[in-house]
Amino acid sequence: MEERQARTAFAALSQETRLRIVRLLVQAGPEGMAAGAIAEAVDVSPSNVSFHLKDLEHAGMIVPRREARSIIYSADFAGLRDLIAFLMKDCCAGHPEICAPALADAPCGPSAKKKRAHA
Amino acid sequence: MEERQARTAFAALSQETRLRIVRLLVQAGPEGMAAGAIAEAVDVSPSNVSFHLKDLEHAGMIVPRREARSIIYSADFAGLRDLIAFLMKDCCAGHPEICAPALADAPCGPSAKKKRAHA
DNA sequence: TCCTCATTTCAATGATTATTGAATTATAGG
DNA sequence: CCTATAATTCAATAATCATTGAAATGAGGA
Repeated sequence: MEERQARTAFAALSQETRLRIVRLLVQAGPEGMAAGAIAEAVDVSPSNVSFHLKDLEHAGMIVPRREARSIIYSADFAGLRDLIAFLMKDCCAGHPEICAPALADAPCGPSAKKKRAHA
Repeated sequence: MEERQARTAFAALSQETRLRIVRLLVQAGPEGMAAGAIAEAVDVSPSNVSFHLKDLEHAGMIVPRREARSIIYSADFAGLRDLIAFLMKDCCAGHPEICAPALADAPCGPSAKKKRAHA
């Protein structure tokens, strides 16, 4: 991943509505959600959600597919992984054992949030 | 981590100079770098690097410590982990096995970028 | 074909944010 | 105590971005 694309992705995630959309779709999984349902879920106007969906798509965070009259969006898990990898690349000058303990149980999972209880 | 703080963090990472600073410090490891050295490395004015360092500190991405006349900044690895965890929380509605393969070897490491060669 | 629904595009407005250079604070050494 | 160095603060300017409502597109069903 290039720096430019990573910045676009982080900028996309820095906006309230867009971050909510991405988390909504991360939690929804590969099944995804229709644009209209997303608009309702995050409570913004159709035109506004469309604006943000385009931005997220351009940033490589979500992918669209057509299904009947609706357009279904789902999280781009490969894009998310690439973004995280870019941020952490060459961590600790090639000695990941230094920061690995701090990152170990970060990604994914129901309660990834407070996993380091016993550590 | 709260949504508000996550947005602040992503906004911090979305700016060219700040993203370079964070990656510089991620690669530098716990040792960190002095503000002046960072300014030189990313080629911006002292006042401007100070502005961005404050923003990154406020976003929980870096931490400062004083050492003689200099202020040494290093990456906040716990903060980075929390941010990633927030983004991926409750992935696939509690079924991380769905997206885990896509995220498996993302974090950390010398070539985290293209690690899934053999899978 | 005609009509309807879902989504997108467009132009205008208001609000944030980065950058610059000068002035200021704070630390350490002579 | 005085000087030099390191970093930060401040005010002003320029640039970027989100939001709104109306109009347009495009796919499907009657």
